[in-house]
Amino acid sequence: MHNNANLIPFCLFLRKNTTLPLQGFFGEEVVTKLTIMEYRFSEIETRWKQYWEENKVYKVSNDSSKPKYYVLDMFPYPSGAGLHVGHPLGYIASDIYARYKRLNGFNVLHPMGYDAFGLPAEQYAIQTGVQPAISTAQNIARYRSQLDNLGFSFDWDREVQTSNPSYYKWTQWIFLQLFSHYYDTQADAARPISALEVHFSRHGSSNLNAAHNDFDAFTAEEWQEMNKAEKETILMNFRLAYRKVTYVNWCEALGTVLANDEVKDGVSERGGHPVEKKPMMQWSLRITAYAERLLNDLQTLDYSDAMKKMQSNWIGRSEGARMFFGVESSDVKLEIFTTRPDTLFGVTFMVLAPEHELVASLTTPEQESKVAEYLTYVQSRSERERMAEVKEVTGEFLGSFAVNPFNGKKIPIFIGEYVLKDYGTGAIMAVPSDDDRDNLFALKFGIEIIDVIDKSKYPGATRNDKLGVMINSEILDGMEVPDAIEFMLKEIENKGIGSRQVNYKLRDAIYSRQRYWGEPFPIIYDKEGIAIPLDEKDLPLELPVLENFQPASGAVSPLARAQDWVNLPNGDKRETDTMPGFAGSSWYFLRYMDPSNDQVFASDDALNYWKDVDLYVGGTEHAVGHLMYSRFWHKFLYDLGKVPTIEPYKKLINQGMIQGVVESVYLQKDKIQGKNRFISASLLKSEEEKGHHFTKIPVLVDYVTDYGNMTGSHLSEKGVQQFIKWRPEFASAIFVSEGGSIENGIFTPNKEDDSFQLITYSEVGKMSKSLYNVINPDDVVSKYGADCFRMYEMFLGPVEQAKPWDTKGIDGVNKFLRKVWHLFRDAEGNWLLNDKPASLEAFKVLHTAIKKIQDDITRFSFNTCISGFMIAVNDFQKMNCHHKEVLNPFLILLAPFAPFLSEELWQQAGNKGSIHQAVFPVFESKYLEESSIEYPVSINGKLRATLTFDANGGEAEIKEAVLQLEQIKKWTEGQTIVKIIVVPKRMINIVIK
RNA sequence: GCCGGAGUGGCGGAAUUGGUAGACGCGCUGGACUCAAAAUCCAGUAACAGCAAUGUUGUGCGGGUUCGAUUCCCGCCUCCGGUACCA
Repeated sequence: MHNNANLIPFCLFLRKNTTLPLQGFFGEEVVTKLTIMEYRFSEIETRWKQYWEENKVYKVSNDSSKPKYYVLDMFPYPSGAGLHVGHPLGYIASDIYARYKRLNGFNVLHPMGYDAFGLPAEQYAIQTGVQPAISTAQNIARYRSQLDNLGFSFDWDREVQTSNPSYYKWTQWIFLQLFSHYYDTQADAARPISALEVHFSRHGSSNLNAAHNDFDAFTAEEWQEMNKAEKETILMNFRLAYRKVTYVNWCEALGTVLANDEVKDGVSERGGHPVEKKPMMQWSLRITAYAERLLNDLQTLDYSDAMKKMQSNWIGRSEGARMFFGVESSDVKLEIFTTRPDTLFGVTFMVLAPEHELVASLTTPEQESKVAEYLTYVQSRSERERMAEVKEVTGEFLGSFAVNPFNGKKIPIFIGEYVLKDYGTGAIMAVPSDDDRDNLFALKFGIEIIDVIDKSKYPGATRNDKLGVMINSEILDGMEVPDAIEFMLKEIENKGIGSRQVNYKLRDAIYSRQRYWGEPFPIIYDKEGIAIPLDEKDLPLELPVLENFQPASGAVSPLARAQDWVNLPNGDKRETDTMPGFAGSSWYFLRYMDPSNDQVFASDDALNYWKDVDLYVGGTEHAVGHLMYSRFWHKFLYDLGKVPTIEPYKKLINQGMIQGVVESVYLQKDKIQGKNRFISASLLKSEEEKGHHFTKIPVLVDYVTDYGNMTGSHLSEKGVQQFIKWRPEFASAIFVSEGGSIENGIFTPNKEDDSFQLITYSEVGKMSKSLYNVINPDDVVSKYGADCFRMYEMFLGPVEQAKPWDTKGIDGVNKFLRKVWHLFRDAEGNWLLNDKPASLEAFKVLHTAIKKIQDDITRFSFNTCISGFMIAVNDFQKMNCHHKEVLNPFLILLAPFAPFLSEELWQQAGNKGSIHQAVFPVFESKYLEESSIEYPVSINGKLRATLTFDANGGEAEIKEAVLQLEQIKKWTEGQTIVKIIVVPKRMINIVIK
């Protein structure tokens, strides 16, 4: 609409018969003059972009006397699709905030980089053979130009890319630190593994305070006699990065293992492929050691309550008892975890996870075949099936009996799918009276149910609530549930059959991926299979270039093919798995502080100056993945004394997703005489009544004409032609609208005057290539300019809120920016700047705006902030006010290319130096002070009048004045005034009877 | 199921501490300028009744507290997000 090519003839036409003399029409001079008059954003933006780059306007120094402020965006994964309009939402918000802080005298670190390792680049390589390094570099270049188009104030000299060896050198380095440390549960900190070796050689495995996997106890003497391999095996159970056979989420389609947060609803988050549980030898990170700190320190953070809740649910702390049940005529002790020791007298059976290691030994000969059958059934089921049929209880009796340690009762032992191998001990005591699942199980297998809690005192309490009075429980009878829990915990410890235990849902993070495009592990295996860390001086261990990216068979990384790389001259072999996506992103914010340091990941000076991220902006989808991992790594680095703060991100804002509008046409599922048939959405109901079924086919929004006021869109005849061109498989389809149908491109109307309008179905959904609703910010920018795009995205609604992209309102913002431009230009396009002091009224408008903009930015409310800006400009325009005082740098926060400003105008207005050194204007309340204030006066809540009172009058004075007023006397005549409520500067209410 | 969040005009949304509900923008209606259109400017725009002044109703539904409730409390409904055999 406003690109230059169209503008010149348009302007000529515009002025043709109005103010210009006819002979000037085609003259050079007139054309030039006319074009100056328009707000030509692309010219302005290009000029500023160049200026910013040449002068490194946004370069930040680590050496400053100013206070620091760190504004961080979650860095993007540079996918082949490029940025869509949803991505910049958070970047725009954080950019406004960063600029605001800069104008307020802070030294602001506001960097950007790329999370460049990951699956899509590798999948692309598998399909096309293009090296991931090359496609990633191309994608990054595209992202960069898209970002540059939007006018962000990033310091690009600090850019990081996680796939760059100079970056992942330090990712590998941190891994080595995790490998060489264990978690001291007494000191509540990570400690060098060497300290543990000293302990072992003195005390063996007794008196240990260390987070660990299961291992067999040993004495100091035994330790000293162990060979290196045996010692390493023991130590592996303590390292914060350790290798172990674990039940992992194996995704066959992706050929790799996935972390818990990468699996959603039983399928992979990327690609939606099925996932199965499989025991595999994997590297893991002992994040569970930090569970308590990750949970407790949430309190110190300025995150939304929802975010904190999500994280604490994911950590899933529960308190209870770990205790042993004996098994009848056997030495086996069955260990269980329960949060309800109060219900011990209601236990009528035990359930083990099917994978539990005691299953075989507890199975009696007569039950053997049945158990085997059940195990086969369990193995045949995918994760997805298991999750889908939650209500269905399955299980099998093992034939053995456990013994209740409190009353000696015989309890049958079952296995069942609903008990999970990797939570608690993988075994439970089942109390059918007070647990829904146990109850279902008991009903299905006809097991006794003993009521142990009388809930009659608590109407509405469910089976799972910890409420009621104990019954049928011998020593506990008559106690309230919480007291009984406490009592039994003590009893269990007294009897020596168990102890208090805190359990977490959080699992250790699986850290191996059988993929190519990730950080190689700095680990070598010797002939005995002992994992040996690389020396720090040998980092980075660079990823070798591969020709073939196909996943290798047998759950091995494609890296195994790089024989030269894998096999070392002395016969040792390198680890061939790579690190997961979250490795590089767990610490990138630290690298920005000192991005090119090759001695340390960041210097102490840099770390001590920047400390932590003051404001972090990003999507909620990272709530339990990235955020948890990076908090964990940060705490670990803190334990090592490498970072000065216990938390990485002080304040977190989650921007909402920008969704797309998905327009679809209804396609009949069953073909009629071999032909596809599309119908208008308006006909859907009647067609369905005829017994037809339909499916939705997304159509390109460009083909869809908006009805304007009405909801819904439609395909015209032309739209159908375009649709067919784009989907040739539907060339011979029939398109049925209310007015008639199209077949083979020919429209047959029902009646003479009927037109063709195929109503589409529109809904809000993801912005995605496959739904043909992706909107590229570049297109919006070339049409309206970056300032307009940025302001419009902010104006759309609260940053935190999800909303569909809709260009309907963008004209309002565009109009506004042109208005601002014209505020400082005369009819000839010359600068318009009044030197005389502005009126008090203008100052009032200005300071109202300053206050509002300041308040709104502080509370991250950019939509209302822009409203305030708009009001001010409208007022200035009405006052015809072009005074220099009005020219304030707060404008460039919201529209950084500031079409209405320029360096020279800024200086003409009497300012020294560059506009980029401007400071945010100081709000002066004196301009808003009133000598008198208008009060709405209500009687019994009903608005009666607006009366003016002295602004300096106190409440008592106003009350007095109200009573003296003739009008009031008239209105309240014959009634008793109960009281007068004066809300200062707001309203007056008189209560009468 | 459980845990969060939200529900306000034709639409996006505002109301910061309980104080004139609907700011700002879109859309729509009318007007000015124009032979005309576009652009721009002005006015109107929650619903209902009325020529109007004005009145009545109104923030998902039902109740409550209060002089006064979009805001606080109790009970429902709907939508969105997270999570799910977690013992």
